[in-house]
Amino acid sequence: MNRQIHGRPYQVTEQGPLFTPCAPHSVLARLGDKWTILVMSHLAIAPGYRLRFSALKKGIEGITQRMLTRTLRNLERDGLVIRHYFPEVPPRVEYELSEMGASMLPALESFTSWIRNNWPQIEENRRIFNKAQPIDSE
Amino acid sequence: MNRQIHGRPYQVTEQGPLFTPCAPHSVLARLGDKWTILVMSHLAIAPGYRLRFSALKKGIEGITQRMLTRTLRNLERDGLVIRHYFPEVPPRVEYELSEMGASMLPALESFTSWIRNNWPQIEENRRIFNKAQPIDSE
DNA sequence: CAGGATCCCAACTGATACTG
DNA sequence: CAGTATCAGTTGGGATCCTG
Repeated sequence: MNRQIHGRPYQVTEQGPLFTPCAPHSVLARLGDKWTILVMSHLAIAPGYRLRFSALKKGIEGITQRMLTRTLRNLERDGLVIRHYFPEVPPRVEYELSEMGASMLPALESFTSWIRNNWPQIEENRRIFNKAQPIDSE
Repeated sequence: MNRQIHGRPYQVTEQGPLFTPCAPHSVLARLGDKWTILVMSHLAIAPGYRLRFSALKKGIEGITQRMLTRTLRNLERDGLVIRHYFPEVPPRVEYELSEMGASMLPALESFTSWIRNNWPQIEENRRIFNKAQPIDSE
């Protein structure tokens, strides 16, 4: 019998439910990488959900040209961001949240809202855990 | 001036908003790793949000003992999962979603719901993108 | 049964230099 | 300006073997 939770199908077997790796992970893995959420957030508050490359680079502290390019390529590849190239001299490139990218914002906000509310406790838990287990401290 | 989006504070400067890396990433990074969502999902549908180590291992296809242990330690460290150790022979260990862990489920579900709805389009976008740019295909 | 210790490889990330 | 190319360091993940 096939059921789903968290967008993840699982088989109900005699030994219990059996999960197999699937779609949601490959999206969460993208959002979980170092810069993606920062880029998404920055576009989310931009007029028209749109910014040029240099504006993103200036607005995100510590990101390198290479990592910004890679992050944007990944988002473009998934169709969350649209790349607008203007063949001028010097060149100008703007990045815009796609309709699908913008449609993710409410769900993302509800989730990050949970994180915001629970972050102090998580931080405290980590501190306590690290004190008890001085190995593997971050 | 300080504002927030997606749980992420940013400075409104004369050159525009400036984001700095912070809390939400370290939570999303955890959920984005290879096995965490699978473990959370499995506990979410278990009676009492509780399962023993061997049950988790059997239910998650392909996970190794080492990675299951590491994933559970990380969740325990954040306080999302509680470890119950029974000093029997042979030993028995059960893992249970904490109150905070369970409180995450609705938000997580709303987000994975978005993924579920949009996954077909994302998959299609990746396929098209890879055809246009045969390099860097996954 | 649950997990610790080791070794190894692949992927992510960063720094730097170069280019249309 | 907006990239690409290259190299190096670090981390994630898997395979295997060992133990209370």
